[in-house]
Amino acid sequence: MSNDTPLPDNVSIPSAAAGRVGGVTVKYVSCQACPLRALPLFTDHAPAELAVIESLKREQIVVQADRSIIHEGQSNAPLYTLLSGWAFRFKTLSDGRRQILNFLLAGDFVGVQQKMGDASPHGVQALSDVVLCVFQRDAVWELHRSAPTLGFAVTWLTAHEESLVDDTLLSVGRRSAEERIATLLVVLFKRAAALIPGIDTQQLGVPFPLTQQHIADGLGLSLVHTNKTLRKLERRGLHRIEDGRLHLLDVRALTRIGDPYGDGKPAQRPLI
Amino acid sequence: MSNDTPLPDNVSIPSAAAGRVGGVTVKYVSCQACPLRALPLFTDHAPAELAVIESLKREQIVVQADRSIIHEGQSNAPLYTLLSGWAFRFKTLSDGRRQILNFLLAGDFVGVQQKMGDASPHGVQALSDVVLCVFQRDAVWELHRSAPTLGFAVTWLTAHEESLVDDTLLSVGRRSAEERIATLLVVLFKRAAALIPGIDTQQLGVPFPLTQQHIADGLGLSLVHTNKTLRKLERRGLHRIEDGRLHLLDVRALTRIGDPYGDGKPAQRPLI
DNA sequence: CGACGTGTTGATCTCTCTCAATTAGAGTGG
DNA sequence: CCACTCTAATTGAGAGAGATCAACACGTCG
Repeated sequence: MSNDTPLPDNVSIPSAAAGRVGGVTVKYVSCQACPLRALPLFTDHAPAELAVIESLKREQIVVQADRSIIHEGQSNAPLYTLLSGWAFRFKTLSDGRRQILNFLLAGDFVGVQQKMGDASPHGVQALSDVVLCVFQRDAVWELHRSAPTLGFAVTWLTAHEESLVDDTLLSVGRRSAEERIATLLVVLFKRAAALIPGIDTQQLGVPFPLTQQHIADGLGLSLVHTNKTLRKLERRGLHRIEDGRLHLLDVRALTRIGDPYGDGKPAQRPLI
Repeated sequence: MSNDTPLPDNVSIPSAAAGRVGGVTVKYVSCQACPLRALPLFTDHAPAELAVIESLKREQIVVQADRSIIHEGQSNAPLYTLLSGWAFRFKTLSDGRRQILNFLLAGDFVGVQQKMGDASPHGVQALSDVVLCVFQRDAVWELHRSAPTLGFAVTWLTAHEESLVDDTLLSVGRRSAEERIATLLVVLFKRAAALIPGIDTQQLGVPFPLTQQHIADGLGLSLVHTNKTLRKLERRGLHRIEDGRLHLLDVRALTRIGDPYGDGKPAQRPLI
């Protein structure tokens, strides 16, 4: 499973440090040279701003697939940024029922929700091998203090992540199993595709390190029902998951299933 | 329904403006004199910071119960702060299915999620009569620019609101109807109680302007099943809803129903 | 080679939804 | 003051989407 998001060339795992909890330190990449900067998704920052970020960055670590990045209830967890790979945030009830809150892809923050000093209200786990940039714990505050533009960006990113959770809540609360799965596939496909501009997703699909259990936990479904619904969509020729890659064969149809009548626009209802 | 959160004394509705869309302008209250400042919930801000907030504040408006504050898809909605009353954020599917994302109480932001210029990804509606402070649209940015401490506070508040949605998602995805309702009652009770320090909630309960339809839409349940479950809990003597007020008669039991084995602590599972 | 993780499928079972009908209170108009 | 209407709450009955239980296939790995 850990080979669907190959580690970047600039990362090496020092075998001596292999046993370390929470990940392995890897070759440092300056924020200037950050591969994410090239993506259209990311706004370009002034050199001065990059310097601020750089000054707050401590190191880079690798966490292997399926290992924990932040434990539920952990206090004083550092602030991370996801440089490559997939992860997810989750919460569990005491009897083990788990809900995945959202999936994290390259560029996402890990751990902003946490008030420094507090216990993390959710866990974070790696889905594939993952490279994280580690920032000092008060980085969010320092960012605000020394670069308002970046502080604003953090606020906006946080708000944006919330709106992803909002979307999932809409799905889990009001969509049928088939609709939920169709929606999730489309959303994850688009997010993943945006990170690898230029490749022919039609032919190659996108990396997809989730197991069916992850899909189930992300959508509030049972594993069995997730499997059956997934197969149904697959047999209809809408998608294919193979070798850790997701291929969407009929995005239009999947989108329509996700929101039958509306093309993504909200309902036209009498405005009170 | 609109009498459960009586308007503060300092608010008057000019009858001349009664027809205005989106609310009625009311007597201005300076941020210095803001009644919310007295609450233990809110950290005290320096006079200089208050001045910044004050300078961004435009007016105050009243929106009546059940009226829309921000329409789904509305663009250029202003930034509000909820001064008193209850509201909720929601999303709807094109066929009308509605999911309430979270409930808003005094002190909450309304509309930070929205990137200025963009369409609002969710609607906001008043549950009771509501008083809102209206801020200029770029207030979030101005706050960051001129008062980093406040900018940081906004980030934190946004993150905090997300964690409320996280909690709901856990409920909707993984809890039974009974567990969901028990959890919601406890959470809303506590939030409401924190806003009226000193009163004997044991005797008086807290204001509770939700209809059963709101509870259903907030928990991903049908109206009928919500009613039946609510009655079941009520018959067991755990709570009472009467005259727009919620009384919790057995918080302990309700909490236990919400998370059977854990007292709010996350599960003790083998840490991978 | 056996243990394990993941995916698959069939057979029940049940929680929750949908449909229907009734009650109670608030507001309106004659 | 009394029909009439509307909304919110309630309750029963039947249907169904999705959960649970069980078994099996397949590939990887120590």
